[in-house]
Amino acid sequence: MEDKNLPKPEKAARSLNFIEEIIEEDLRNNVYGQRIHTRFPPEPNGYLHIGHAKSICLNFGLGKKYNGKTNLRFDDTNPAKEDVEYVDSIMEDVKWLGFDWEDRLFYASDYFEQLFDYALVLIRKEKAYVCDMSAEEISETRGTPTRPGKESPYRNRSMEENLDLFHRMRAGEFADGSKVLRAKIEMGSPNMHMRDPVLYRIIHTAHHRTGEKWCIYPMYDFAHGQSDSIERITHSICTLEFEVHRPLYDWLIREIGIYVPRQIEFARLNLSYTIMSKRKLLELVQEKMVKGWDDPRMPTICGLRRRGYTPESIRNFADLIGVAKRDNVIDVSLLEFCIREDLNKRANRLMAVLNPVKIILDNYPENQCEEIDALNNPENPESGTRKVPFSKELYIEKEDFMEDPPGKFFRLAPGREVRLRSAYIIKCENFVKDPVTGEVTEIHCTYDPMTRSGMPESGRKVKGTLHWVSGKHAVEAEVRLYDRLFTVENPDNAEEGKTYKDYLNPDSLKTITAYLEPSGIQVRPLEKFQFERIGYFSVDPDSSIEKPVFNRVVALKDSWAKSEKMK
RNA sequence: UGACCCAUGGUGUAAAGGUAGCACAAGAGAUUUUGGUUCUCUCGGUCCAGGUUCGAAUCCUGGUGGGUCAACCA
Repeated sequence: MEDKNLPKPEKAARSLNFIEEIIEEDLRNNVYGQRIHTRFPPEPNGYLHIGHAKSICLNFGLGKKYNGKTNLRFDDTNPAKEDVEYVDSIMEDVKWLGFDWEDRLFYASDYFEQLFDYALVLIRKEKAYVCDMSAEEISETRGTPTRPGKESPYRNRSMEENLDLFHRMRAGEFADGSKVLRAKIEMGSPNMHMRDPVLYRIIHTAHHRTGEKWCIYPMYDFAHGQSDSIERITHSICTLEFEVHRPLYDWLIREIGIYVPRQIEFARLNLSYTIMSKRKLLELVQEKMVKGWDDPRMPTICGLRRRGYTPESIRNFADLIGVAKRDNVIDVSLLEFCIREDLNKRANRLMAVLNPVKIILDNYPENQCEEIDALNNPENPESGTRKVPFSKELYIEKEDFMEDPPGKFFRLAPGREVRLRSAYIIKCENFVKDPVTGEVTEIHCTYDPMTRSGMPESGRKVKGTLHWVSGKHAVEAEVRLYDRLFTVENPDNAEEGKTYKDYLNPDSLKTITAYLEPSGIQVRPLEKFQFERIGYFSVDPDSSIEKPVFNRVVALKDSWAKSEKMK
């Protein structure tokens, strides 16, 4: 009522996502007191990707926004699929993204004993029973979404027998798959998950943390909600596919009689030109279609990191995409926008020529070399300047010269003037062609000594400005150019008879030799640079090669793409 | 032919019954020592049909469309 009297601006400023609406209502109704506690609960069976980043930012963001806490919890209930390698990488990635779980690092496997006791509670209440049917039989008698299931012949075992059997399951008396513990709910439920779901199964496999201690492991449904409850999570935020699990989540917690968290589901992130399924990403790695989980073409956090993405840019991305319940496909151009926006402010510029053609300044003294001052980052005056050597023979980009230019071509052409970035204005006098291939091999120019940057006449306007390197001083370096891994917007949605693998982009990785200005060799790992016009690059931190290796992060509007439009 | 969830510009996301806004993308212009950046502008939307109401993107009913669910995965 009194809300209606709020002034309009304040109303407009609300703009909460639906999860924040729920949280604020719970706060108003004092459902959990004034306490907010969330968690990020990955299964350590793969590397984290940009979709997890959305969840991480959401959960930790909510914790921060409402002055609450956020746990990191490994949902490690299936020893067959999990590994410490993944545990370690997940912790590294969450930290790198800038989030801190402080002393609240947990594992579902920490709760195995407690979970076992909860199962005992259910058995004693005759709400759970040991079932001897095989996986196939259980599947067959579960029915279908439109047809009810049939009750198991073991459903009415006595509580004493169930207790005995369950203890013997734990003791290791039975083979994998021979028995399971099931909840006794309703085989005719329209919700498949309520048709006597499996709670525990037998797996004689060493667990990465508990070793051989256990041979029965709780299923997701029996572990997740209870772990939330044990940690006194207030809002358990998960993705939409768990929506149908919520009645079971609530049922188990109610029947066991423990603290009640609230599960809230949101739509997972989908990115165009990207696959996000852990299973498929694992395939890419195992089948060597990429060089590893941290291949810069991968949508993994570590891949994005190697590609040059900053934590800030990813957090900002998570912010921009919002949170809702409807299925979505975010265009990767938004992600690319986020890193360009961030790097544009912070990345120092270097010049590099990827596809060189030689320029000879006919009126420049043979053995002269000047040290030109160049701005490190025109967007940030505090970034200072660097010295770049300039001499008679230079390289420019092949595509920056045209013998017979179309109308809107601003760059070098016979008789035309352009500025060399941070240096002189030059004029093309003539050029040499290879008589066989017809390719331009040498461009002869004259420079105007009065136009060096900073000189009184340097203000003269010319149509184009080009990046360049001094031929004598340039550093040859192996440069890797990365492009999108897939050629179609939705590789998951393959046409008949095809899979996502049929849409892999064969040109997603190109290795070329490029020419860098010599200061490029002094760069330190992890520093970010922006190469003018060509794109953003970062130094590959894992490079063991002596020459610096650069990764393309995001192409600016490619000059050649523009050239197409000029025609 | 079941249950549950969802439906706002090309893509996302806001608007608590009261002016449909923002971002990305796209297009145009200005600035520019790179055609980048920056700035300005433009384009373009409430799935359909009824109902309630002075007033509906919002509430109700019914359609339509999409998604999820039949692992001893999570």
